[in-house]
Amino acid sequence: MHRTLFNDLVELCRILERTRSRTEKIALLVRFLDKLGEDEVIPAVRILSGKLLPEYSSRSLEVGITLIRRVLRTLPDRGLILEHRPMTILEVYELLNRIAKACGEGSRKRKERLLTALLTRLSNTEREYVLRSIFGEMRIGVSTGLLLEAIARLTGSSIECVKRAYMYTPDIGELASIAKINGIDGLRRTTLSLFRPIRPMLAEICYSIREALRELGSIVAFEYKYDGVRIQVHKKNKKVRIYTRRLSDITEGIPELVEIVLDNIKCDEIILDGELVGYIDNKPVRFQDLMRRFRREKLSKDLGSMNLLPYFFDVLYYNGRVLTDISYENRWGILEKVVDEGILANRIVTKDMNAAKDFLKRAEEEGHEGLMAKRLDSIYTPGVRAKTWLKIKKAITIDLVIVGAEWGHGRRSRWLSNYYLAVWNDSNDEFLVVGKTFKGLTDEEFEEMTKRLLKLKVGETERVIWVKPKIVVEVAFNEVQRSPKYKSGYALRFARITRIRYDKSPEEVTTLRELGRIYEEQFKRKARLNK
DNA sequence: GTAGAGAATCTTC
DNA sequence: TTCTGACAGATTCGG
DNA sequence: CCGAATCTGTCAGAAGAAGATTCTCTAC
Repeated sequence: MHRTLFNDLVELCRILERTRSRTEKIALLVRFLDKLGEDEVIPAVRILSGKLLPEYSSRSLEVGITLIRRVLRTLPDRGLILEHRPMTILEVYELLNRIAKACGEGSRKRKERLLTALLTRLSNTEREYVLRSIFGEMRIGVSTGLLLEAIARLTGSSIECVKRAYMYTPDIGELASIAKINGIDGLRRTTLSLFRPIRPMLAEICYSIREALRELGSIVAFEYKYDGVRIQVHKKNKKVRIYTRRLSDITEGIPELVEIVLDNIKCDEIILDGELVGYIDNKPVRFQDLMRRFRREKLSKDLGSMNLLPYFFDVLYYNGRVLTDISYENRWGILEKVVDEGILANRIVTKDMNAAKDFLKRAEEEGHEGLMAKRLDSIYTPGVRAKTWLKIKKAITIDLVIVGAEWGHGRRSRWLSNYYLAVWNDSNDEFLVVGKTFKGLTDEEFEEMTKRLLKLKVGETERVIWVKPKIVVEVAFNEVQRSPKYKSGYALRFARITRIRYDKSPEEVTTLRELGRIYEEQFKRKARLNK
């Protein structure tokens, strides 16, 4: 059997990193995949894509930045190594797997030793790419999209065929392997089956009802967008399994949900897509609190009163039939018949803007995130962010001042691109950080912001340039969270800069008190936990 | 030897 | 989770 | 009518927050 050197893979990565053209990257990938031995495809593709373990795997590497730093410090100088036999892809992959397998007492040490053993046998360049792969960030401009194209070219099949196959294959390495060994037929044979979770379909963001109606056609389905955790439920008679968005099985942690499914769904075989929400006293809990309850092994007292409730909004499989290719409207028809109303997502179908607006208002008043808008004739595309599903959720904006910044990485390494945002604490005459953001500015603005910030520099700790609070920005966010980390006690969820406020001075930014008020206001709609 | 604190990592959004 | 930018193909514009 | 300019879809990559679990370390 053909054995490819790990260094060949690293060379490919280096070339890919330098290559800008996508078509050329694909050609390079095809040539490489073509030369690999059949048993090398999974390891090579997993390393190349920075996804060393498939999503559904219950194992994880548990190698982070700290461990790597420690290993790198103690690594013997490359010049002293006696063994020069280069490693093959399979050998590298095997060692990585052994690192992932280590668990229990002393496992951190074992992982460290194994990683040291691996890196010791690699050249400096090889080390770099192994580490990138461990981190899951290859930064070679190749991810699933281009790999799928490459697989299509490799087998001579259409990109649609490969994408379809990928929807039902949880791991791109396995897909490449199927393509390599079984060709087009193998790809065509992949399909949805019970207790093999698939990646859920994703939605694009949209800013208004008007936009949604314009994008999706004259008549549109609007569903409540619940603020919870995405779940995929597989049921066959009395057997029920529940999976997350990243395909891990969380059935054991939420037995009450299994009961709900068995009690409220009347059919033999089904796969459902939905959202799991926490309730206390008929009010939904904040996401932060749901996390405390969600797949937790032992419950503390205050969480005992939290009910978990699923809302299903799609059906992908029903009594032996795969439904992903039939229309949303037809799928809903089946869903409606099989699933009790109480655990069905709240929905209307309308072409009337005002009806939709009222519906959005109701969703928000009931403490939910917003609405989903869906095209009636759309098919279900697993793992794909489709423009046939749009999410509409409200954002709040406030003005904050930048008090610190960090240098970026990769294409942003020349800029201060990550900003500490602060409110004004009027009772103590100080600025207090309420979170960081790196989102919202254009390259040009980063360039300018970097210059302005450097002029305001007042100090520097390890990674942060602290600046005089002068620059005010308008920041959008979705929720105020309680923060154990920041002195202010608050943190913003999904903060992003929407505008640089040249016209505002730091004295005019939002105060701690005002932010506190926004925080409190959330409890008009959301349940409060004693914490 | 063990309890509890702390660090590191992972997972959800 | 959100956001911006690059590439590639499709479409429109100007002479 | 043809090449250039502009638009559009898709992909990649930049990083945020909290909370739970697991392992390690420290104090007794």
